[in-house]
Order: sequence, then structure tokens, then C-alpha cells
Amino acid sequence: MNTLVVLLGPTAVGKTELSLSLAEKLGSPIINCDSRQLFADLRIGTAAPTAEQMQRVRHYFVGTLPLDAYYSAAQYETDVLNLTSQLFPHHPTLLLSGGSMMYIDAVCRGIDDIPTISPEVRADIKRRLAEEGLESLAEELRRMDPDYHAQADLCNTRRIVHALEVCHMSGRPYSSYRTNSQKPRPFRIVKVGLDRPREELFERINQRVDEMMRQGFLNEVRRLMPYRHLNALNTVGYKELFHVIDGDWPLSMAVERIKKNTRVYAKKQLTWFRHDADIAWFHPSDTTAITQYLNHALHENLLEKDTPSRA
RNA sequence: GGUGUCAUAGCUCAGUUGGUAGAGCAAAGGACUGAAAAUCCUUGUGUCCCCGGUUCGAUUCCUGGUGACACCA
Repeated sequence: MNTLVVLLGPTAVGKTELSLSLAEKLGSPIINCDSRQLFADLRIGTAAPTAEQMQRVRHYFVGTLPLDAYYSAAQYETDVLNLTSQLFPHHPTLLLSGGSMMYIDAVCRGIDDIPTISPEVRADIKRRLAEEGLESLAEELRRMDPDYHAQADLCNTRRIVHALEVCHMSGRPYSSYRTNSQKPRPFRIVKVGLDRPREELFERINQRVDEMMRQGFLNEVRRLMPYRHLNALNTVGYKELFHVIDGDWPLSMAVERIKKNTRVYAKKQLTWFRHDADIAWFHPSDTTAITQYLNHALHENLLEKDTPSRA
């Protein structure tokens, strides 16, 4: 059976660096699992792999989406599964690397099939949110989908709106689509988590933001001003620097906010990953242990494959 | 050396007419199913500089230290 090695961890922990040597060891290309590095033109602010790094190892899903693309974790699931079925015949082991929690889970566990919302329904709910307010929508959700209403975060506009959109779109309760079941995958998954002491991680985040500024992050953002309303630009770093270009914030304040919001994001990632018992954790510099672990995991894999024919 | 001011959370500070204290920032914890670097929820962490004194009770008032700052020599 083929194996998908998933290299994950909080932002700035050192995934990109390690993914290169790991990919070379495994004889695999790198499948990016960073929801923002997927987009073109967000190179500096997302710390996307450099041209040299991309040349060293073949990367998939880096800078491949136009900024205005409608994309989702579910689409990513489909795209990655298609890609892996193409690649596995040539690469018995594939490396997926990134920190987008929901995208990782989409690949590893799958996302339920939920109807795509038409622009009409989306616009209608949006209008009603503005006119009637969130409480009114939540009340309607209580009638249309009491199950989800009972467990939903009623302060979270986005969740309530989406649930209601699905109800209206399909005529069925949103919760009826939520099976929370794990989809079978035709390959084995090995998760390698990277982490560092909090202080060390935060120091790296701060330094990386400073480095981004030195590389001309502000100019990158300036060029993207026309696209600021797009979801792809609702991203740490970009949204803060838009305020600088507007003249509302001093640069120093934006830089501090970017550092802070990146730290918050890293914490959020760790909170999510903490509940995943399948992850084996390592310090990024402990390459010996990581290699050992992978050798062990892949060796087990071989035995599994061989066992039936021996028996 | 003298005089004065100050010393409270990780930082900047407020406050208690004497009943052991709270803001901002920073930080910590959590949720998460077709927008997820998104969106949302929760939380104050403290020898109130130290030793004494007055007091039922001192972080608060008083004596003396220590440290910082300012001014005068």
C-alpha cells in the first residue's frame, strides 16, 4: 500500500525547510497544504517556497490559483486525491506539507458532501443578515434545523449564515449532511508534527515577519490593493498592511499586529493539532528521530504489504 | 553627599478617605465540516519593593532600609 506522509505544524516552525530534504529522501514531490500559498501572487506574505526551492523539488499546488478563485477545503480534498492517484504509481511515498488544519483533515478524513450555495441564495441570506440581524437568522435556523441550532455557536455569524444557506439551498436541515464519518483512503497516512518551545516559535515568527518586510512585503501588498476585497486577501499580513497603505496605521503598528496575529494563528493551529492522536511530534532540528520514525513507519508498511502473500 | 518624587500583573499604569486590587497592551485556554492564515467564545496571571511600628485589620498611615528618576551641591 502507498503512503502519504503528512508534514504539519504551526506557521514558521520550519516545515518548508525540512520538507525539501524529506522529499529528497523519500523520492517524492511536495504537495502543498497551505491554504494561502495555493494562490498566485501571495509569495512574500505567505512565505511561499522560493524559486530555487521549487526547482530543487517539484511542488504541487503552490501559486496555482488565481486570487479570485472560489476554493474550499472540499475542493482541495478532491484535487489532492486526484493528484495522489496520478502520482502514486510513480512514487510509493508522497509528501504533503503544510499547516492548514482543515485542509489536512479534508485529505486525511474527508469532508461531508454539502451542497454548493447558489449566488442567489447567498445574496439573499446576506441581505437578510443586514436587514434583520443575526438573532433573527438564528431563530429561523432553530426552526429549520433544531439539531444544529442546539450545538451551533450562535455568536458566529459565518456558521449561522452557512447553515441557513444550506437549509434554504437544499430544503434539508444542514445537520442532515453532517455525518462526521471518516472516508476510507486508498493509501496509508503517516503524520509527522513539528513543534518547538513556545518562546522559540514566537521568536521565529517575529524574525520572519521582519524578513518579509525586508523582502518588500509592503510593495507586494501595494500591488494587490485592487484585490483587497477577495477572500484570498483576508489573510494575516495583507489585511494589516492594507491599513498602512490607506494611511490609517503607522507601519510599525502594522508590523506589530502582523507578528501578534501570526502568533495567535500558530496557537490556533496547535489547539487543533493537539486533538489529533495520530500525529507523532518532533522538534524540526531532530532530523535523526524523524528519519528513524519514518523508516520505521514505511518498513511496517512493507511488511503489511508482504504479509498476505506469505500467509 | 543633600532634598524631592516614585516603587502595584510579563509591560505601561490606575486604585484602595485603612477591610489584601483592575484597565490597556502582551499572554493563556477553547470551538471549528464546501470562505479556515477565515470566523467565533472564554480567562486576570499579584509577597501591592523589604524590615519594623500604629491598628481588630496596613498594599494604603508612620520610622528605617533598598532601588530608580529628578533637582541641588
